[in-house]
Amino acid sequence: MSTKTDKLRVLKLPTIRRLPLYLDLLEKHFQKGHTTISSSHLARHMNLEQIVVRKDLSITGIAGKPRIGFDIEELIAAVRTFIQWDTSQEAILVGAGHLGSALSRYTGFEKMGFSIPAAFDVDPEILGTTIGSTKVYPMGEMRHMIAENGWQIAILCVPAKVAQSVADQLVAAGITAIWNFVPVQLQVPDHVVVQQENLSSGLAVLRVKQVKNEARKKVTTLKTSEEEE
Amino acid sequence: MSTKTDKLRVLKLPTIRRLPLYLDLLEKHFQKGHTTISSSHLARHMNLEQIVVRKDLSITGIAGKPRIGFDIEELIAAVRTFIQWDTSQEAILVGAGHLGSALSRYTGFEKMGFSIPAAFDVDPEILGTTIGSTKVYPMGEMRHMIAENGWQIAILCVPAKVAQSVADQLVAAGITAIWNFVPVQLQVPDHVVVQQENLSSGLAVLRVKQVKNEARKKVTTLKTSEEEE
DNA sequence: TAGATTGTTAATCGATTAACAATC
DNA sequence: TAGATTGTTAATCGATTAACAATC
Repeated sequence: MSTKTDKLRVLKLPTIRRLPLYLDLLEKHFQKGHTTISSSHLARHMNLEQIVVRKDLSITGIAGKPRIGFDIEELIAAVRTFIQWDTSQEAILVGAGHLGSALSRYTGFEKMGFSIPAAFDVDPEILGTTIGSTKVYPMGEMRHMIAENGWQIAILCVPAKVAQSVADQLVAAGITAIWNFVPVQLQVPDHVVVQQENLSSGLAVLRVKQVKNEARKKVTTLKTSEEEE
Repeated sequence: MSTKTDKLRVLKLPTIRRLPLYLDLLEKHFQKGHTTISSSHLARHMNLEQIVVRKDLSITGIAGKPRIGFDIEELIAAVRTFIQWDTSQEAILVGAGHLGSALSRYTGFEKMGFSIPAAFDVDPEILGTTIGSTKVYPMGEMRHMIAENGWQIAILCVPAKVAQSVADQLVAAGITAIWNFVPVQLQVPDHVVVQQENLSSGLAVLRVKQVKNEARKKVTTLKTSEEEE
């Protein structure tokens, strides 16, 4: 009803997903010595239309200059602020198996203001070890360590069967954001947000795109009769 | 212009992304001994509205029965056909670092009709080793092995700096679908499809959701004056 | 100045949601 | 039969695209 709550409702997910990709290009361009960049330049390198870029960037509130484009430094700062990468955050990893440990070793998180100081697992083999800069603790210590350190974000990489019960423990311990790599739809209370990552969705899209593209090729190259059916 | 090409244009990405998630629930439900399932049941377990489920499932062409729902086996078969999981496909892994090897070890690919018989890398340390059931070969052998085996799909997990040049090699060797985990926008010819996975996009969405949710909580609990601005 | 590029307003498109008749 | 659930048609909503005036 109010303008305030209305603003909160609108998330513009597609734009938010693209912002980190712009950021990456902006930083590369800045490192090459440029200080400004146009929306058409960004569009070209991201296979987008320039109007998409202009609309996306307008969300940051930064104004460009006609004939010149946007100030790169200004834009970088605004994008980073918008997606919260200007404030560093600690996240915990829950489940330090193959995928989990690959994620904790990912070096890209650093520039996203994201670090993973602790991981929790049940496997006695890996307890006490260190993955990159992440130390592995037993699940039993998870609850009090979350409370003590005030951690808000958890990366979930446990087996599917235990995902919901682990999520319940995380919520009970005070976690308010779960980045979920387990293909299970978590049930969480309103004050907790979940970002679901699904490998299977990506693969389904890839396959469907592939067959559609093959079909398209056939149609355009063979120019078969277009009136059948 | 023609009905045929029109059909090809429409991809319904959001629906396709959800289909594997339905499939998972359908299989679980079937294993529990059920033979039918209603759209409201699926909706409840996926945190969706039942109308979304009905619309999504209609893409498969399977008709449900009023009062009863859908035949699970029939629906499973139709979904699997739609997303091409009924025909088994071999994909190659290019770049067998932490993320790449975690992916090749992922056991879920099997039921997606997806296997990864070969990986290619430059690291002499891992050449000749086996990750799960994936054997690691030198990059130099990639081209002729792709041609010999007729592989169509590649999973790209190489360092960002070489991603484009490796993609060029893949395309030259005959690959028509690239599942790209490298945060680089690949330039590929029309006959090649790319499915881009971006960790950074997911993290941006998680963070923005989190702050929006905190703001929402404040608004609803404190009931501050709604007319400011 | 002329022209490239911006920001804004309107139009289109696709996805979601609502309404409701059909049917087992 | 009554009622739950489906499939379809229409309405709404949000995102993309187009058009164009503003400006450096």
